[in-house]
Amino acid sequence: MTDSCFVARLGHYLPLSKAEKAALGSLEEAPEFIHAGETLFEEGEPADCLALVKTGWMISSALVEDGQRQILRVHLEGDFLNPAAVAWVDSACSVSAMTDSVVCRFPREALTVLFDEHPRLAALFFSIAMMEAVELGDRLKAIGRTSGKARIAQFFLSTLSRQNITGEPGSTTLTLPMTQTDLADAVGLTNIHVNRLLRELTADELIVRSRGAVTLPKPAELRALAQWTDRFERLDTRWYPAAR
Amino acid sequence: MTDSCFVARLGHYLPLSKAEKAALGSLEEAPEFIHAGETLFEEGEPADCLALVKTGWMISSALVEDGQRQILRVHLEGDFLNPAAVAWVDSACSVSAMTDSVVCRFPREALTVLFDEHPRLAALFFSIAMMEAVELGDRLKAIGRTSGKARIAQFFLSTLSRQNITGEPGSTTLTLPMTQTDLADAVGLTNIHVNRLLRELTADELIVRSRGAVTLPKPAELRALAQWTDRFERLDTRWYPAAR
DNA sequence: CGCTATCTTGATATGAATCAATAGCTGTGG
DNA sequence: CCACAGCTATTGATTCATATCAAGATAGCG
Repeated sequence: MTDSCFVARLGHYLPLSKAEKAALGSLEEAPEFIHAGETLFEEGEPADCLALVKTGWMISSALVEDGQRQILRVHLEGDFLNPAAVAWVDSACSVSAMTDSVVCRFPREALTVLFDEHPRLAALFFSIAMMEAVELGDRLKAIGRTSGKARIAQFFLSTLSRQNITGEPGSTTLTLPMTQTDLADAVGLTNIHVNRLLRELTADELIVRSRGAVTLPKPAELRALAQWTDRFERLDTRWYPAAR
Repeated sequence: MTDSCFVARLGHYLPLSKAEKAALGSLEEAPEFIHAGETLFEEGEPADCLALVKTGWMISSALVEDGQRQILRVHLEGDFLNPAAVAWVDSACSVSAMTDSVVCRFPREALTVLFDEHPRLAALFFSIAMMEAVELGDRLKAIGRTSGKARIAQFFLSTLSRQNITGEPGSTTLTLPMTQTDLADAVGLTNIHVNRLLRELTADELIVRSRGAVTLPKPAELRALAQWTDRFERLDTRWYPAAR
């Protein structure tokens, strides 16, 4: 059996034991196809399970009363969906597919065994949750304190870095199956302003746009503009308990 | 021995076993006094330990190149500091004291034992990390998509709710040992604009200000303004492994 | 009793939102 | 293969929330 993308994602940070891989396998028993545009979890609805992304591009988002939307996070291959289910039965945000996707739902109870019998995986899950929390903090800082251009640059850099973990390392081209309106909802601007900033970034030759993809030809300059730190490339696992 | 505030905080969500309390005790062996204004962890500096707040009011913040600051999180009694140390040796943000405080540092390795021998505590830590991540998402939504007034209201409501977990439940008065400039750095505005919005909120009788404290006389109206959901009051622990 | 930080107020500037059209693309059915 | 429908992207004109600049006014605090 070849490793699933989830095992590949975790294996990026830590070589996994046979028993650990087997335990993770139990989370991926129910692959489920989702069409682009469909919603897997609805904000506020009860949902006592989490899920994993096997393939596809998904987003978590939350609505504001006046109809506006904030995209909280992009989910790529090997990511957890609805991790908040460990803390509440009602979903904290909506999760929907930007492309046709395959996901595996699993009940919270699957984690019971996992935490009990595989403390090292629990530590790894905890670390990944912390990475995501820190990245959320970076985005909070960007939206609270930097220009629209810097926010867009940060979004591109961060998404590319995460794509490269399970994709080909070092790629400078980012798959981006979202409209300018979606991007605006991710960075806290309007679609119109995003359009203007994208054209400026293009004119500055910091990005090259094409159908559903963006290339970042000058990553160093873009990093300087966004003041971006890669949170996903490495993980310090030295304190972890022994594998079982 | 009476329960520490940390045990009290965790016990708010889950009755803890003797062995679990003892294990948590090992995290609180080194109380350390910190003066208001001092910094415990510096953004970007190596720090291979986490810490707990025993008493006091602390903040995590990150700087932007041009000198601006974003306050990422307020830390109250029983909170973790620098949890990102589980993932990296370099601090992701600065942690400093707003009031005189007492904290307990502990090495990451203390978690090794804890994850190995107390899976239920690992699950609880994981859940608390998810609560904080979801709250960060709420703030991201607020800063990205709501008015300055709503952001301030949200900040007050959230901080009050967390204060009431270890303080007296149901209180409507919030300790707020921060200047208007600090508050501005928390909600992504300028001190001047925050000043104007605070006076408007006061004029609307949605808040009452006094020395280092704010009272929220009409919590329901404030919640409507902020579209705020309490993420901290309860936690679904039914899936947790058995206590050891 | 002055020093310094904090708070307050006013005038002006600006990044981004809103309003309003138009143009371009994509898929679909005839 | 064309025509139409409906998104998506682009552009311009105008408005608005918030930032910036510039002074005072208060108030702790040594």
